[in-house]
Amino acid sequence: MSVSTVSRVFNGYDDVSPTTRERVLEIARKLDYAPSAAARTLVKQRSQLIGVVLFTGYEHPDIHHPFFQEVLVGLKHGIGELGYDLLLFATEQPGSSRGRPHSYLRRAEQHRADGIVVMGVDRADPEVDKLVRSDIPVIAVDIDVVGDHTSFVASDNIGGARLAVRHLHGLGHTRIATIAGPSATKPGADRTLGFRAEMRELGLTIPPGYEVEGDFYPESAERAMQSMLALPEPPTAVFVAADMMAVGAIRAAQSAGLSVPEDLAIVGFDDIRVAELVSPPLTTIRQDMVGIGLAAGRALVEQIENPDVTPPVLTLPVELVVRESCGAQAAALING
Amino acid sequence: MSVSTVSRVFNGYDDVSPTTRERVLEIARKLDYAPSAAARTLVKQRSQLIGVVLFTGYEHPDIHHPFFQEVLVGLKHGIGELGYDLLLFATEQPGSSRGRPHSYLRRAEQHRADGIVVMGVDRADPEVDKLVRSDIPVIAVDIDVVGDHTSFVASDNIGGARLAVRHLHGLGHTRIATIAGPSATKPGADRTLGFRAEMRELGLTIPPGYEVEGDFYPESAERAMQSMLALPEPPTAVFVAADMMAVGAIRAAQSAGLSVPEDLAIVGFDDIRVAELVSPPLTTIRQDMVGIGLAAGRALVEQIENPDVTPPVLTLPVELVVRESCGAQAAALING
DNA sequence: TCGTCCACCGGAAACGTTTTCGAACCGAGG
DNA sequence: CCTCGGTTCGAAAACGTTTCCGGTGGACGA
Repeated sequence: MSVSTVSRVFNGYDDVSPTTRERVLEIARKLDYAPSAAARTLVKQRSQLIGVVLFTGYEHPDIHHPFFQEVLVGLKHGIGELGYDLLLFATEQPGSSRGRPHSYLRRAEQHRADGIVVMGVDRADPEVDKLVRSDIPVIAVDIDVVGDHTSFVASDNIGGARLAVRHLHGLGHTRIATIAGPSATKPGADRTLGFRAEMRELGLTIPPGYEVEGDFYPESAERAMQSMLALPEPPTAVFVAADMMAVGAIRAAQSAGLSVPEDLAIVGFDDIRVAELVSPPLTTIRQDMVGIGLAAGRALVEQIENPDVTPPVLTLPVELVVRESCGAQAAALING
Repeated sequence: MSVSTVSRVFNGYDDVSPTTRERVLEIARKLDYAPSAAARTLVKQRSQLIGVVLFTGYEHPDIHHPFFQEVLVGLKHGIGELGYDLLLFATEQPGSSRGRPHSYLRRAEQHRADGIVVMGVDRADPEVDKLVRSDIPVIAVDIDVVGDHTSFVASDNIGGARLAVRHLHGLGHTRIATIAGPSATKPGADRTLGFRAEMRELGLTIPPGYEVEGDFYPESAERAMQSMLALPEPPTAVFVAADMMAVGAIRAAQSAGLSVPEDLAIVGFDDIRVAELVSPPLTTIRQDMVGIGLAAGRALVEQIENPDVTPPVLTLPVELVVRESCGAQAAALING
């Protein structure tokens, strides 16, 4: 039988008789034949592959951060349902590669990736702009890029931050501070935006020293907490823009002899796994990280399969989950 | 100029004059041309891609577990240095795929992956045997498979377990129990092997009920701990075969009114991130998860690039890191 | 009996490389 | 002037698909 016939049965075309279809399938099973993705890619100019660029700097390499891990899980499932696979570009130290193009875009178009999701890279990275200027669909996670075939998905960071301070205020706090994320990142910036907005709306002032920036990792928050505790009028509550930093903040408070939440209330952001395991268990704003990955994947495939509609920016809802680091249970116990 | 000339300059052959090489490079830059990976794969029969199959069952989907995340990081760097990229097969619920082959092997050979690393799948999975019977290089992580072009890498789980009970015994404990990992997994089995070996060598007996099996996740360990606490003579120390389970064990002990380590000493295994964040901070056996990934990647590429040598099985060293869950500091304080 | 249409299938071009083979050219040596 | 070796380059086959186009055969109506 001819190659075209085989191709037809494997692609599910209907103009092939049931008997020959069976015969082809039979023989294919016997030889355990699998069609070559490379050849198919070559002629169809589509690879059914989604490129993933993921990079968070050298000191905290890649997907070490739980956020990206969870997103990756969601992404994998999201695109998997739709018939795509993931192409994870191996980030390398500059210069250490075996003479491969360093540019992600370059790598992606070499492999003819049908779309790209980018996360963990700096918004200012020239690679990002190269990506959006290219004509391949791109979905970013937590990076504020939009374009003709480019969009991004993120949690409702502003709303989440407002939720956090409203909760703290509801517990009676007025001296509320924040340990912010890097203002160069979208979530970092938005969470302090939300913090400020809610403080203003509540009529609260933000004294100097009540807003210090960390880098999303515990050590930076430890230092930040120490500096706040050294203030003449230290805060009684702090909104920490990431759980990872919150554990650093708690550690600093505790080793300064304070007890959380009695002396200092803390609410975090993310609801990563450790949040419920630290002591005290963290009150935090949960974002659906797997959901972000899922949404990113589905949005990307949507964009791939009809490229003419410009993709919407997706923002996912967050929710407050109260545990013990804010003193809400204690308050509830007393009051009710 | 001809295609062959272009090919020659891009592959670094020397039989092309410096002037034409420059001209080609110049024009390529102007058109920003990137050679097609698909076409190259088609003719060279190599894709420079490493397939990753990763699956841990439906209730704990995929790379949710920190172990695999860390391994993936190492893997990515290991193969990245050597000029390969990662192809992450999107695991899907059975039946939900858009008519794609369900077999990993099938998917791998479709994409012409040069090698495969497999982890998180059950040793009894028929896919695993299909993989080792195929003629494509395979490295497994924590799965006991060997073959002509197949091997695996794992930590020294036996040695680690011995380290743990020796440490507990050195602290004066004699009633030592274990919450084991699934005996169907290599690390689960080996860690209880090590536990038993060291107990025997120390002349300690293992009473009935002192060895109960969990599934590497906290809830199972919580139940296991409760059952041990209900014993007529409960243990004074327990070696928990995974940190994730150790936090469950601690939780169970604490909510039974016991204090760790005063009433019950615990040592874990893995040294995942949460280990130092729980309270009390976990004494545990550290395995180098990123290192496992690195080793797996390098071994796989080695196997790809000279397929005639049969690959060695790699076992990586572990180390005891003592924190507070075993009472060692307290002991040290008193004694010294 | 003959033309027509439809269901089914094969031929062949195209996709973009790598690689082998041989051709053209140039300088040098006889 | 002819031959020879070496350098540099082009032609063409091959890789394994998809897709378009055309061809065959049978059924069917006229």
